[in-house]
Amino acid sequence: MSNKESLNFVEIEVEKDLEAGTYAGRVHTRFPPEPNGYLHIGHAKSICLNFGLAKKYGGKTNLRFDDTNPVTEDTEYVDSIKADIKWLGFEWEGQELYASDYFEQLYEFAVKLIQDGKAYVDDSSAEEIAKMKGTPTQAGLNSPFRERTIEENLRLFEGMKNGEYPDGARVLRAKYDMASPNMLLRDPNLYRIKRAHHHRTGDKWCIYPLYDFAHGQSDAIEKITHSVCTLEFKNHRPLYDWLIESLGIYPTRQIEFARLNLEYTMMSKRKLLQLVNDKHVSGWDDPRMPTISGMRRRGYSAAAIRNFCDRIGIAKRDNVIEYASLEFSVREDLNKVATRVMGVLDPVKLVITNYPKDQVEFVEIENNPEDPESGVRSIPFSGELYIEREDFMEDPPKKFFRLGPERSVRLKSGYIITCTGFDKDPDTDAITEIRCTYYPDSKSGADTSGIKAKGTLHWVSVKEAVPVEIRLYDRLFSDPNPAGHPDQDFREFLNPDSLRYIPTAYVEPALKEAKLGQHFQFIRKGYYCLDQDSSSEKLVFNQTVGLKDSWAKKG
RNA sequence: UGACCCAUGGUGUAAUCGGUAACACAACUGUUUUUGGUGCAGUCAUUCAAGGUUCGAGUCCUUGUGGGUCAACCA
Repeated sequence: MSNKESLNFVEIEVEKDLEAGTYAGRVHTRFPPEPNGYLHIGHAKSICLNFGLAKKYGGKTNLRFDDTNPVTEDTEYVDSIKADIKWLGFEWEGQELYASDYFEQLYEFAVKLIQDGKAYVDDSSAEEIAKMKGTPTQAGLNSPFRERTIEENLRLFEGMKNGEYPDGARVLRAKYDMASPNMLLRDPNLYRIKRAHHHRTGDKWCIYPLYDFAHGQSDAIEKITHSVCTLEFKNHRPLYDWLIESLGIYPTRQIEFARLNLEYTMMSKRKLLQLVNDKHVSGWDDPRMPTISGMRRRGYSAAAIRNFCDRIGIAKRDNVIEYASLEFSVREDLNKVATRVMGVLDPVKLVITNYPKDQVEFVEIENNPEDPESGVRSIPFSGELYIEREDFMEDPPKKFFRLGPERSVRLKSGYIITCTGFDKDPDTDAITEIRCTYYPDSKSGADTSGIKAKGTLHWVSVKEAVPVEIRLYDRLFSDPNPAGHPDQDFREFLNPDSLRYIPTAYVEPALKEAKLGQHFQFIRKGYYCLDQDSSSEKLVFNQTVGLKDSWAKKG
């Protein structure tokens, strides 16, 4: 194979346009969210594509809110969307734009369409219109209002704008073809009467354009060259192109790609909103949500998400991405940037019987072995430590490299120890304390003992240990496709164990200085980050993702 | 029973004028390692089916099969 980088099909189409000089060598894309929910990982794919295209071909990307349905839209969503895009590392061209900025222009476009005999006002009810639509195999029926004069249509449409008719009384429709085999072309609705307070235009308008008469027109107004959207809009394209031609506006090209589907979750904003409203999650930014804000809170980095979007590619076939692919991207990035720290999630006390009583020494630990620039840090070591309960077995199998009676391990950055005994709670059989001796000449970095220890354990000095709360997350749904069962509500597949609390775990003192947005690796356990629920009295850490664990897999 | 789109390993994406299936993830080996992490090396597909065109087909044609989208005054 050549060393030429392979292009996705959208890039191929863009390059064709570039070569043909279709848009005078320009590439201007747009990301057009509706402000009716928070952005999710599927949007991230679209953001990376649209902004990536512009970046690659020296173009620009507009951020345009597709705010034509006032009843579901809100400024809270506008703010979160802007924040999420910035956090992902993208910059849109100039100020953010709004389809609602074009309401006046859109109205004029509609008038022109009517004047050209290409649109009419229909007095039928929504039900009647639906009935006259026909079915996929059966042509629709012309509306009795279809042949109104241009003058009457003009007068009626103006009346709609002026609030002379109640909501739903009339609608503006394209005069296209009620017999079209493409259902979307059977005289689609263009404008509806809806008295609702708009988050930006307030009560100025009582008619609002529908998607088909707002999106493409906004693209044209902004002289967008390539309007990249998901596959479900493919069937709209003939209408998109027809309106451009009819209106004589900028000929933006619509290109459709397959949306992202991720195992064990779903991307429907409507369904995600239900989870929020029903309090199945703590909010749009719950760390279990597939939202950008949820993933950020969970500890996923922007680079990880970008790399993920890069890795999954762009194509036209339906796809379901494995969760492992996302988690790989997260681990890959965090491995490079996360500071290694000591944290014991399920503590059991380890007493080093030959260590000087009450002595505390500071041992050095690398901040990140993957990053030579990251330096070292000192952590307190003493004769009383917490280690992980699962790192000790009373009667371990041969392949268990951790602690057991008579067995030796290295305490990471400290000394090699040999287990000499342990205590058990007679009632519960639980280990209450482990005893060991250490080898003073085995100190990390200055080991002259000659002793070989197969395993290395993480630990925290009891006296200096900081108690923290840990939140462990699992997939939100137990079914790979929770929204894919026509006879069952997606909430039936909610995983009851998706959130687990560890009320008291112990971490090294340096973590008292942890800041929101920092990434840590709790050595041998996983990646963690401080949660916004933390207070000065209680620190809360989220597990971003566990480390790969080939031992747990075998066991 | 309509229109449109799609079909390459367990998953995702490549193969750009038809030239002999590549990359990543997952899985499994082995190796390195003061994280059972990381790194490194290796194993794992004749491209939905059947015909056709061609010296040669994942790529072109035909017919099937399977999947998706469309009948919101949502986007």
